[in-house]
Amino acid sequence: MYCKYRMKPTINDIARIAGVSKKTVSRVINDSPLLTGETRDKVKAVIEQLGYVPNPQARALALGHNFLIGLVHDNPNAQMILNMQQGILEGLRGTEFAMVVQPVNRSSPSLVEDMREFIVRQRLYGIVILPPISENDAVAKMCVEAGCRYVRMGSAVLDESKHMVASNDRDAVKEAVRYLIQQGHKRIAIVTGPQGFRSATERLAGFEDAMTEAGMKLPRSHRAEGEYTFDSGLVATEQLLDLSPRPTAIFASNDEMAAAVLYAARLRGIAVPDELSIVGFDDTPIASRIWPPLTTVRWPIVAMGRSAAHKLIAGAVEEIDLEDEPTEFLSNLIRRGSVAPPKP
Amino acid sequence: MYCKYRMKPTINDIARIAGVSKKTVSRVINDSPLLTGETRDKVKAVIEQLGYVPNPQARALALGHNFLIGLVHDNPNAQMILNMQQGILEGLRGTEFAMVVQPVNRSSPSLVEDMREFIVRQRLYGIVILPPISENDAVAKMCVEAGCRYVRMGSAVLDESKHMVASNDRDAVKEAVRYLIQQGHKRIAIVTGPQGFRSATERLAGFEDAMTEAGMKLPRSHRAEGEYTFDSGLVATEQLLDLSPRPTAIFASNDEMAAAVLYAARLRGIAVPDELSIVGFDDTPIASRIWPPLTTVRWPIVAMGRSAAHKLIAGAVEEIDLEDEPTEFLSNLIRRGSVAPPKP
DNA sequence: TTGTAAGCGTTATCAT
DNA sequence: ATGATAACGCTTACAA
Repeated sequence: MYCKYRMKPTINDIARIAGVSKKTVSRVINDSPLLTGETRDKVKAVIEQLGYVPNPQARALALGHNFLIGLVHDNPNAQMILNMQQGILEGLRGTEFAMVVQPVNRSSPSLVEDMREFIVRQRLYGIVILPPISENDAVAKMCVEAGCRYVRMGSAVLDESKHMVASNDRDAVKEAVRYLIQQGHKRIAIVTGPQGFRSATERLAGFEDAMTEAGMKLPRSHRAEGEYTFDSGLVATEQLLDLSPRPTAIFASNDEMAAAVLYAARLRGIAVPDELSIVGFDDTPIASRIWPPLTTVRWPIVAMGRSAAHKLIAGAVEEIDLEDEPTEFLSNLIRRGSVAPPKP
Repeated sequence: MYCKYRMKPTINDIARIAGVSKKTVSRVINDSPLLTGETRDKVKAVIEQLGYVPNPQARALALGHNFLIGLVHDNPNAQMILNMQQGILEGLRGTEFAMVVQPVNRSSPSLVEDMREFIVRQRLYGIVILPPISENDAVAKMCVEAGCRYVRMGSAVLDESKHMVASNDRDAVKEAVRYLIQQGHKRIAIVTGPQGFRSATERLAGFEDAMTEAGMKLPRSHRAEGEYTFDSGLVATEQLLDLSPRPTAIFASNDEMAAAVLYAARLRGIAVPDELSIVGFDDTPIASRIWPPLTTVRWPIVAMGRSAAHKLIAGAVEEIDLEDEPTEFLSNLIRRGSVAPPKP
């Protein structure tokens, strides 16, 4: 047997069989530039032949960090988180990195300490932080202190390029509302997200941009605050549908609340889209499953996840160049059946 | 400074300050029974004081495995995976274990090798396998070979108790269909899941159980095969709604397809629930967001995840007793607006 | 360009 | 009951 106990081969096995020292093998693994092409080829052949894979735990110990990327989130929009996971894993594919997931409670007073604990315990190489936690600068500061790379995901650029993947919610919503205006809507209302969410602010700003551009005003009454949940959307919608004259279109700041707008309209016998047009945000699966299917904003979460992962590991993986990774990502409006011109 | 460079304290710092050897500290950490209470207390005090946490990477190297639990899935449905993650993390809370997630492609010819690679690379302590991959016995065999603990999640008990957390889909569906029959339905159809999914088989069997119990037959025409996707549900439903006389109730083997049944009914102007009752399975968020809200089967995914995690780490964590962990989990029927007695 | 020795933080072995 | 010493697999000085 070429190595003890039929276990996975170690660096020692490779060194012995290739007739070189451990360190030489280590140099091959780490693509050191100081090697003869000949030596390199010889060692690589043995590595290939034995199917040798370096032990990440040993490397972790020697290097002082693990080959783990953390994903920290709260606010489970299930599909968003799963898409993000998919994107990160795509970004990590082919490397020795793995992804560990950690949900946290954003309103816990120990949030920052909980995250530090997570980072330090697992000696994470880097973490991806999802909104709304990503908007917390104290968290970013803690990451630096803890010696952990980080990338924040957000609805606007909040940090240096290497620490950020961002959508542009403001422009995306502006385009969506512009579309409603083009359809002839005059009384357009918004269900906003909760205060303290940057995405809520951005989306509202985009809404106002479009209105201003068209010389229209957003009366305070046409603005109802939700909390990104279905139930809060229901409550906010009631408020808007009580108005007289009623809005002919409602932009809801996420799909969950847009589904609530639709639900509330149905409860009152208001026809969608004939009597009320609805636009959502996220393009979650629910948007295309309900009737009528929802016009909504789709943002490239998977691509953002992939890029976030790349930004984190660019320093460790030769093939990845930080310069190639975008910081801002474009959303686009998905037009479906929930919007129509207002009936006079 | 009590330890070099203000770094996290190591076992050496604890040993030095407590005036004992490394090994003694190690014994305290691992709850060795051979210690004086006095020594133990002294060491524990120092650990407490310095906030010492053992380095998982070093332990991993010494022990030959990592403190990582893997979650392997092939994206059956986003909410289910996220609930499972939540459950596993609840089960891991307070321990030194973390969860790493790995999606795989169930139809890849290299599925088993891909999973082995994942396990060996990260030296996983154990993995949780989600359906339908969990139904593959070759995967379980590979885990044993690779020296990795595993727990399979499934819709029926497929393995020894310590390797299994299972729902009882057959009984759950039986109860659901029994409910339809009680409401007076005579022509009940089913949209099944895809062949090769154990859950599909179980749910169909439960359907047939209820029919048989009531002395009813399931004609071949009342059975349409879907693939657990919205689009396949649409196609299957078309088939069923073309029948004459039309079924008065349809059980869809998951919510995604139940949403499709509702959607297809709406396209044809068939009123739900007055002209058609619908029952789904999963109780995903979509079930309560659509109109009318969906009567469906809810299964305790979070609890199953927690238990799966506990079964994996029971040997490593004193507080957890394998005997306390259930293997079968009960589902229950959530009654909402999509079911009504048939109109004559 | 390559090799040697020491060390990363922990556990296992075998003394005492 | 406790401790010295050698692993675990790899990397980083520092030599050669």
